[in-house]
Amino acid sequence: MRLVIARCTVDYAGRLAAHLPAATRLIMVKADGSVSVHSDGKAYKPLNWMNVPCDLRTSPGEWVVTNPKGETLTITIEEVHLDIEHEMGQEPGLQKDGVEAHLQELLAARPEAVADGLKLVRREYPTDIGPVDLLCRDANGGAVAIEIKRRGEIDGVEQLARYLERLDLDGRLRPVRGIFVAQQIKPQAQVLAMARGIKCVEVDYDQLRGEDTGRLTLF
Amino acid sequence: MRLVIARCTVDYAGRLAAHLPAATRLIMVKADGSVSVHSDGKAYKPLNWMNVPCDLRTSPGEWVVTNPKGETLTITIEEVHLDIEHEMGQEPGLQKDGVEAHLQELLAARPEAVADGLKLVRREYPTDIGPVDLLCRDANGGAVAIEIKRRGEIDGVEQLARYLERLDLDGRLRPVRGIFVAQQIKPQAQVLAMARGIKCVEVDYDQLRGEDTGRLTLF
DNA sequence: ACGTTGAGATTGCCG
DNA sequence: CGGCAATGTCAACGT
Repeated sequence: MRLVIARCTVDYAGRLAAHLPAATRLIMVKADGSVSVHSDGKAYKPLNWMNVPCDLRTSPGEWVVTNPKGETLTITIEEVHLDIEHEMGQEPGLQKDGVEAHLQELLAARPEAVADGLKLVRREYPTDIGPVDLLCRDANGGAVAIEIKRRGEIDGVEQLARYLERLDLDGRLRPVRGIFVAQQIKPQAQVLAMARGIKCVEVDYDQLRGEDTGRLTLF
Repeated sequence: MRLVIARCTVDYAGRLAAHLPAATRLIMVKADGSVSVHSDGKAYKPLNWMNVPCDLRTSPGEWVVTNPKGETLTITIEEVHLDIEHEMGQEPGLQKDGVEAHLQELLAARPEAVADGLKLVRREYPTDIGPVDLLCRDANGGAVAIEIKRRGEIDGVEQLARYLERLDLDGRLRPVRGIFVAQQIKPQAQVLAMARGIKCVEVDYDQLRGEDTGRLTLF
């Protein structure tokens, strides 16, 4: 990784046009070739950047980064305050726990946590516009489509409504009920769900994980 | 700005839980107090971070960053390879050109670029579920609602459809036609728009800006 | 390669 | 402060 602190101006031309007047900034060049320009605020996003794949050509006063899409990032360097290079070695990678996929796993194992009597038919049940998170049958044998989100917002309700439209075309499933499940569901999403005839259920991830005694592995 | 290169492990506990095994990484502490941990890849996003507002407490082998929401970022430092501090001074800020707001300005000034005979009634015409980008009248006096996106996707069509539903409740406007305008409209969005009776129009930003001879200021 | 979806999305705006 | 929409969203995954 190369770190340069320099007084510079920056111009980006690509999906939009952007310009940075002269000031002192950090320029970071990573081993993968990506370049980013940071100010001393606006954490954590750089002011300008170019992602891999890209090509960096440096001359004394000007760095030009181009990518195959024809976008360019031009850094005009007026004065260099620091210029160091450091080997970072291998990155073992980030381990995560608690994302939507885990919530889906837990609910697939215990659909009765959403509503009494539910039995799982299939996870990621396919429709021609994408897969429904869970397809279940209720105690009466009725089909139930479940969309799971970490946070329930209006888009998620629309998404489930589209799936329901499609599933209802299948005579073996019709009529299909919809349940929108999330750790937290925003009021607007609840209102829209109500209007679409979709039930809302809020679940607690930590509680679910606790009840799922089979897999208590957190790292 | 403080830059530290060190062999470290990192743990984040908050909206999810995440862990980074020991490796050499860059730790960036900005003047606003934000902290980010970068590897030598994965441009340009840090592996872990904590945004302002947050509080950083450093002891020789362990840095703990907390925020008011109760999230914590713990950096355990095994070996320091570099530790520098540098004053960056004032950041003048980023100037952008070519975002959706500009496209809306240009089309508000020349609605006939969308369809012949259109006259603007109002930009950001309010409905009870949010403002429509442009409300126009066509040559026959019929109301036309226009939703503008930089890139036209399925969500934008749904959004316009919701607005049309609302506008059609207003006797002074009914019936309201919908036009979905973007620089590029994805095929799926076109199909959905067709099904909803919404017309699609693709426009060219550079051409629009060129024809708008009044404001040729690009920086 | 393309499309879809999730993300600790972030960020800015407006109520 | 909360809801909403844009973002050069990015990045992962499935077809």
